[in-house]
Amino acid sequence: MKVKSRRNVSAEQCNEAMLALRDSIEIWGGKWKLMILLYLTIKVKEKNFFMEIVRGIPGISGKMLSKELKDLEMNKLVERIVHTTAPITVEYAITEYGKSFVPVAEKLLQWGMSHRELIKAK
Amino acid sequence: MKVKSRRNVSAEQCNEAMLALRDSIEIWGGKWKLMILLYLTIKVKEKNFFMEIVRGIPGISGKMLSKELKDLEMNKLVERIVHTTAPITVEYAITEYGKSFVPVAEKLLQWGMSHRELIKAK
DNA sequence: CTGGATCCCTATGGATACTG
DNA sequence: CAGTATCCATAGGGATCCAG
Repeated sequence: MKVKSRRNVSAEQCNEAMLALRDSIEIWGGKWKLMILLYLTIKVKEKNFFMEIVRGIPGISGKMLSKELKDLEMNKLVERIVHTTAPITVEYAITEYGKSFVPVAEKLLQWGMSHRELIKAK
Repeated sequence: MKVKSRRNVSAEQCNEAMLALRDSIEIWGGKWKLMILLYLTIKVKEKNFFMEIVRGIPGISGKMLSKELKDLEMNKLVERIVHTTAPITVEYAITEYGKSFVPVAEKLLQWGMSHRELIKAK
């Protein structure tokens, strides 16, 4: 659906668009999910172990990361890979489906970048 | 900045990207701001008066709309236009700067749409 | 109509300790 | 290390009433 600024769009069209937007917000909303996606995409380290991610995302707590990863996993956006080492380590990776959101996150990131430029300038 | 899946990106690059992403999240995050943007963009009615918006966005309360609009106005994303009728009415419109986010919201919306299709299909 | 003030309940999320 | 459980403080947000 193309969102254009025009007059008297039907309320149904508007509602459909709102539902779609709400879905994205529900899935990716909150403080951390996009950051997690970004971290897993950029992949600073070779493997994304739980503690690496905690250290890699400034401010996130283990509890939060655990919860957010569980949400993302439920939506098939992130994959959980258990390594049966001793002690056990767990690696996380984006799924193919999760990757479908990367271009969107990139747009968000770009807007944020130019916004930062603007703020810095004044 | 282009986000690519590659190995050993510097931590600084990662942090810069995270800050930009965090900015977008802080400005547009939460349950309502994107819905408000969408509503003001699609413009179901001729003029976007306060009460029209409350009625147009399912579930939002007056208190919330008031607060969110104030935030958006502070960031120069939305403009407040007072009509000195009796009783007073207030119209809201997206600014040019606010419009710069529309393509991003559109991406989000599109992802949400295809996600809905997927859910419906199974 | 616009939108602030108040009351109140719940979800969010931090710190810490604990288990496998 | 990975994750869960507990405790606790605070923010989010609904309902309602009121004033300009």
